[in-house]
Amino acid sequence: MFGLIDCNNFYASCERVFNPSLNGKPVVVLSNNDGCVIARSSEAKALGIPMGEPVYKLKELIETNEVYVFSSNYVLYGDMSHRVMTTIASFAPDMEIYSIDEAFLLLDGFENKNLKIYGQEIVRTTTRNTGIPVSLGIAPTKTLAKVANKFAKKYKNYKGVCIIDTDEKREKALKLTDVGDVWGVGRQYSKKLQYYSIHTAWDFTQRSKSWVRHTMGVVGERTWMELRGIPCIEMDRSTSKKSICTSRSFGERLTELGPISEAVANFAASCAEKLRKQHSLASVIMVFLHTNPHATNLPQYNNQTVMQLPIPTNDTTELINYAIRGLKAIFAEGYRFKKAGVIVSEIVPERPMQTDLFDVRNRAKFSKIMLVMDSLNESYGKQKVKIAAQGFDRKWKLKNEKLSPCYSTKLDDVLEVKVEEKTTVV
DNA sequence: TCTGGGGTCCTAGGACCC
DNA sequence: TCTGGGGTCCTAGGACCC
Repeated sequence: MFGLIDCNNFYASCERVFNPSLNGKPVVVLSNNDGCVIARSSEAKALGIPMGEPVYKLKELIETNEVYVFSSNYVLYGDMSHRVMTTIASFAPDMEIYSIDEAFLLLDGFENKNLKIYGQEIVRTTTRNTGIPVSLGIAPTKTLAKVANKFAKKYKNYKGVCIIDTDEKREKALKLTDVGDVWGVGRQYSKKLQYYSIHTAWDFTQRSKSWVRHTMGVVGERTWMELRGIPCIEMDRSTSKKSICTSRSFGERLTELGPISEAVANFAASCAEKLRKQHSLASVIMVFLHTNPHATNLPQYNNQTVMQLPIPTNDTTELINYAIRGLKAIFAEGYRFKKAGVIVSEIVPERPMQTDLFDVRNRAKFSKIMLVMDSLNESYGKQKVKIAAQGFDRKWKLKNEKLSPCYSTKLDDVLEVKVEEKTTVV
């Protein structure tokens, strides 16, 4: 059996843990740059605030209903996620962290246990230890566990746990589930399926395998099998990413190369750091830059460039170098730029590493520098040591006017977010 | 004025090989 | 009327997830 455990209204719940006066009040959390609503407490949902709605469209609703609004605070959410995952890990022999607020559990070897009782214990303990409410769905496949999880969330008397372990329960659950709510069925397929009079997950399972294969490809076929109780999607045990992206919308529109270079240098530095954290190297780097696609009255520009690195690397100085070179190649005058980003890909493990006989770079030396830089930043706070190209102006910086304190982590992290002071140049 | 960020997998078509 | 058969690799685009 698979379990899917999922935190309820995760970001909103995180804001509440250290600020209990928010309990019972409508709370929303905004995307970077204070753009859209990306998390809502149940009270906020009840007010009809939709997911993904730009916050400026909700101004009136927020004021009249005294909705508490927060900028997203990923330092806090990341730390809370870690606490939740650590708690859950002790309950099952195998776990896959699926997202910041979700994990699959492999519940094999529990045949003699009452899974319902055990599940309730997992839910109770996690909520008690972390302050974050969670729900658990249990079923023979991952897709059905997702379905079960929705019911666990929806009905109070389940006490946070729903199990689909018989064909009767499966049929009943699928008949109550919109096909568009199935894991793996998005907007496009949902529309298509409605056209063929398939409205519920159950309707979908009643079509023939070959029809599903033909209309939705091999991915759809897997979903179909999983809904019928045949596991096709295994636990994913891979630990390292195949591509890593750092990108941001700028707090204000940028027209000059200078500040955009600074931003791109920071994005490249962040990619390098993420690579080192997972002990890998990237062989390809891409830089992209674009104007605001919503501003249809302004001239649009959208470009990217991809560079093959001669030797895979996770060296900040080297990646910044390429990133800036790439940016210069695609930068154009006369536009108001809104967003840029760096993506590294074709990622390989740090060792064994393929070297080049004619490589002129002293890789051993730079890798030592990176090690020292990482450990200094680990002890004294983010970006205490950085590359000069990353700059100090931060004209590109995010808007986050409603940031909560980083309650659960070092004071330094708070300072890092609020005031950028005392930085050492390498 | 104001609209996020970070991922994965699959497929079709083109270019090329023998 | 009727122009082979079997591959690989790469890319762009489309679908999905949180």
